[in-house]
Amino acid sequence: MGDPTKQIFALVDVNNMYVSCERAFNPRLRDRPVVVLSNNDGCAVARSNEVKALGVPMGAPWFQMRDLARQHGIVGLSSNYTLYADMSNRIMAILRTYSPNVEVYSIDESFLSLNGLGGLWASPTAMGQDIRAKVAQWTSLPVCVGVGQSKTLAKLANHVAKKFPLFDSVADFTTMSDARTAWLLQRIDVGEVWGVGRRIGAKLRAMGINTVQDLKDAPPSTMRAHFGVVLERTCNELRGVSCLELEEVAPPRKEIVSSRSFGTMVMTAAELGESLSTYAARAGEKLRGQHAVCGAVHVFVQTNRFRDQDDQYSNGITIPLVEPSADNRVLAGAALHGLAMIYREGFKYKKAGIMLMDLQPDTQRQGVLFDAGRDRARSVAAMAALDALNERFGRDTVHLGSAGLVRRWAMLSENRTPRYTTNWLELPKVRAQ
DNA sequence: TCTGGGGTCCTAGGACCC
DNA sequence: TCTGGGGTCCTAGGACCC
Repeated sequence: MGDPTKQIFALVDVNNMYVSCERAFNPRLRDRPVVVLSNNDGCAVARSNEVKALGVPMGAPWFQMRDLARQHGIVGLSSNYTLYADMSNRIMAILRTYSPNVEVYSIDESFLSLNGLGGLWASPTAMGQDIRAKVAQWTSLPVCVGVGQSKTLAKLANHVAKKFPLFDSVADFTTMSDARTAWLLQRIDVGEVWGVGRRIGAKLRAMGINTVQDLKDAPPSTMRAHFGVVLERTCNELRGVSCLELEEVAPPRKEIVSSRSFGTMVMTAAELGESLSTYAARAGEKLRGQHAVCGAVHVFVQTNRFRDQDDQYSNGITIPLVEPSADNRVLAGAALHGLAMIYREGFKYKKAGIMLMDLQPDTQRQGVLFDAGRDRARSVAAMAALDALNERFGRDTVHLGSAGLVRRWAMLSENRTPRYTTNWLELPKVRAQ
C-alpha cells in the first residue's frame, strides 16, 4: 500500500447520514425522496439524493418546499439524533477493526490512518470496498471511502468516490497516475476543497483559480499572502504534503453552547428564563461530562431576523462567575442575571441560548479532613492516607485541621508533622480524574 | 404561519507594561 | 524642529466546518 514513510489517510463518510439512518429502519423510505428536518421541523438538515437532484439546498426551509414536496412526494421527517448517534457509534466500532488509528471527525465521518497497513490489503481500494461491504452488512448504511496522502486529499477523494460513478464509491489518489489525478482535479470546482468556503471560493475565482487543479498549482506563498496560513496549508495538503495530523483523542471542548429557536414567538422574560434554565442544565451536563468548570456564562437573545415587519433586537452579555463552577444552579443563575440585563420588553423573541466560556479543568480542593485520632493506629493510618494521596497526585496533600490536633497527631504517629491548614481555600487543587 | 445547532481557528486592533 | 519599540493579553469579527 505504498511507501511506508509516506502518510496515507482514508476518509469514510456515510452518504446522507440522517436520511440513511431513517431508511435503515423504514425500508419503505428507500425509493422515496426524503428530507430530515431540524428542530421544530424548520429546515432540511439532510436530503436524499432524489431531493438533492430536485435542487433543494442544505438548510432549505420546509415550508418553502411544500409545493415541491407535494409534486414529488417528498417525505419530511423530524430528526432523531439519539438514533443517529447510536448508528454512528456502530460504524466507528467497525472502522476501528480496520485501523488502530481512527479520528472520529463528525457524526458521519472518520479519518483512518492507513500507515503501515499496506501488507494487509491488495490495495487501499480493496480495503475501501471491504469497509463498504461490512458497514452495509452490519448497519445497512451506505458509505464512501476516499484515500489520499493528506487529510485534504482524502476528503477530496471521498468527493470523487461520491460524484464519479466509475469509482464505485471508493477513490484512491495514492495509486492514481498523475495524469488521471490532474484530469479529475481540473473537473472539480475549487469550492469543493476542504477549507474553501463561499467567501474564499469567490475570491479565488476572481483571481482565476476555478478548479482544484488551479489551487494545487498556485504558489502556497501567494495563497498565504492573500488568505493567510490556513489556505497555505490547504494548498500544501493538495500537493500531497500532509500538514494536518490525525487527532485520535478528541480534545476537550473550549466552549459549550446550548440554544434553540422557539416554535412560536416568546415575549416575556419569564418564558425566556425558563428556556435558559433548561439550556443551562443541558450545557452543564456536557461541562461536567468533560470534568470541567466554566469561568463565564454568555447569554444571548434574538428576534426573528426573517420578519422585516417586526422590530429587530439582538443582544448578548457575558457574565463572569465569582468562582468557576459547573453547578446547574450557578450556571442558570448567571444566565438569568444576564437575561435581566439584556431583556427588552415588547419584542417577539425567536431564539435564545447560552454559551459556557473560559472552560477550565475541574479541580477539587484535595485535603484530608478528619479527627486526628485518639489512638496511635488511627493516626498512623491517617498519615498513610496522606502519603498515598501525595503519591497519587504527585504533590502535597494538606491536612485540614487545627494546630492542636496536628500536634497530637504528630505525637501519635512517630512525630511526623503533616502539612496542615485551617482554611480550606488554601488546600491545593488537583485535577478531577 | 413556518427559516438549525454546535463548534474551531486566525487576524487585527487596542490596552497595557517595561 | 526631532516624541520608541517590543511583547503580551484580550476581544471582536470573519471565515470555515459538519
